[in-house]
Amino acid sequence: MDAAFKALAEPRRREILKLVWSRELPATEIAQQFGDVTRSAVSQHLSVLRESQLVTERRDGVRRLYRANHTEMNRLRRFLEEYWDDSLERLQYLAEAAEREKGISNG
Amino acid sequence: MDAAFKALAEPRRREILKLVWSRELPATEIAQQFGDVTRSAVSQHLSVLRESQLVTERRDGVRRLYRANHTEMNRLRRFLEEYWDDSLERLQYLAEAAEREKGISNG
DNA sequence: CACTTACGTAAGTAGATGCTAACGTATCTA
DNA sequence: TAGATACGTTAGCATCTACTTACGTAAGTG
Repeated sequence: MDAAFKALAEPRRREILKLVWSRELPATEIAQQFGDVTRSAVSQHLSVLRESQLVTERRDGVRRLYRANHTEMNRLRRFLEEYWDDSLERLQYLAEAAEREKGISNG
Repeated sequence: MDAAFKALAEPRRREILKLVWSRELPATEIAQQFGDVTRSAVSQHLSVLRESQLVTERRDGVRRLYRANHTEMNRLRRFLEEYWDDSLERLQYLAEAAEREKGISNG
């Protein structure tokens, strides 16, 4: 959990995470998206993301395919929600959430 | 937004944030909660939290009272939600959310 | 005025972090 | 086997960060 926060604190890692959010990508292709950084740096970022469980790795021959771990991101979301759960201010949050919910879902 | 992430990456600052989540506290009292750190260090943490808008400050004579800024925390929560909004995986998230919702609210 | 209280700020330091360049290592192909 | 490909890892460096100590300052008290 602590690791996940630190991992997300770095903007570059958040960008990487977005790249592999809804699709699997090999490391090289991820690195190619950034013009101002080497493949090595991206590889190290991927290590951090992997160790903090924010991405998963799958081998495919020579390549390594990365993908965001939505479960872990959910855990992070829930952690933030705990701040509300721990206090009465939760009521205020629920009111705001209801406001936002109006135009989003019906079930 | 970037500043908020970096601020929360530090465990000590998350602890401070929890202390002032549902009540206003003067800097000295916050520092007293930690036995392994000086008042100066806490003061510097409070600066970071203030600059990232995660806490607000109010003067009261000699003291400075701090309090968590729930609005900013909400912004952070919503930022994480954008990761879902940006992809079709949102459907999966909604399914999970529905599961959790069962025992929580009815409107 | 001097003194205390409650706080921020500056200086200095040990350790973490993000980066590049260079090297090491599987996996595939000929 | 040799060589290319796709990647991780290491060494080294500049910068950032969390901390302590020491100092500066506004607000209250005598």
